[in-house]
Amino acid sequence: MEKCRRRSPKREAILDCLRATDCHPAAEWVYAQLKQEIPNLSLATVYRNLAQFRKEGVIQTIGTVDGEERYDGNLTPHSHFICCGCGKIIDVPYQEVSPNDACNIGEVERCSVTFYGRCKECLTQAKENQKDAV
Amino acid sequence: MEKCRRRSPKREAILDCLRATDCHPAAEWVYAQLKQEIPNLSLATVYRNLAQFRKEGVIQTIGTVDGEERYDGNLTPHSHFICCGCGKIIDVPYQEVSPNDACNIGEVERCSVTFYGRCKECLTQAKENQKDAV
DNA sequence: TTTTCTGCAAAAGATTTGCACCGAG
DNA sequence: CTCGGTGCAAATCTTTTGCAGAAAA
Repeated sequence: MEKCRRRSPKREAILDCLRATDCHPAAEWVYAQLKQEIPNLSLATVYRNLAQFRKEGVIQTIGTVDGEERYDGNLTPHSHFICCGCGKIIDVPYQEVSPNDACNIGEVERCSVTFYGRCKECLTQAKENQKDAV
Repeated sequence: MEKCRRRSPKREAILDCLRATDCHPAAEWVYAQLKQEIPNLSLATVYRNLAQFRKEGVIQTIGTVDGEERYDGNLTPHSHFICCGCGKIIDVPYQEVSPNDACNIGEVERCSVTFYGRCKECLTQAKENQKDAV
């Protein structure tokens, strides 16, 4: 009863774009990148395909940063560092977390470890600003 | 240079409401609860105060579930289980994660561990539906 | 009186959807 | 020819904001 998927250059471009970057972009970013090569691309198409990829488990979402959902084409086990200053998302080596604690609650399918803080660039910039202020 | 805070019954009600529940609600839920006792409460006020509490570090946000930001008045170290079926968020005992892996990236302020899966209720219901289908 | 808080309505912004047409198979 | 894919524009929906009046201090 499922629809069968047809090949679509645009869909492939979207997936390739996501896999080729490690910046964990929002839909808008993917759109902006591809718009250059594919001028008649529509933002709705990007959203539709990202949603579909996620449903298929081909990509994952990291969460919402500054109101925008961020996507990740890398399914290798890894964690993320999210900078509260600039919204940058950086990969962090995976750290084992056992789902034992959650087993009596239901069926754990996935576990995500996320660090929040300030990236080096934002820390440096904060210092600069401090100097300027004095 | 910061504004000083005045006492406001509505603000206190919002914080009390959040602290009194363990359902990790969205702004809309808090509003619906309080609207009963405080008929002239405005949704904007709920949003404004939740945002302020978060900025002050009095409450925390867990993330976006089904397009709604979810809030948590419990600042005790703990993790969360998010059910992809019904969107329920359940507390899970804290599991230590060292931020070492992220230290060369910036300054880690906070770390969150989140489990995703299906809660017991949703698993049971899935089985029911399966039976019905046969 | 002065400054903060709030209701209301409008605005903003991200994501989704309806629909007609295009295109793969 | 048949359906899936897409562009476009409108619709949705959550969250934010401008403003005038209400409420603290």
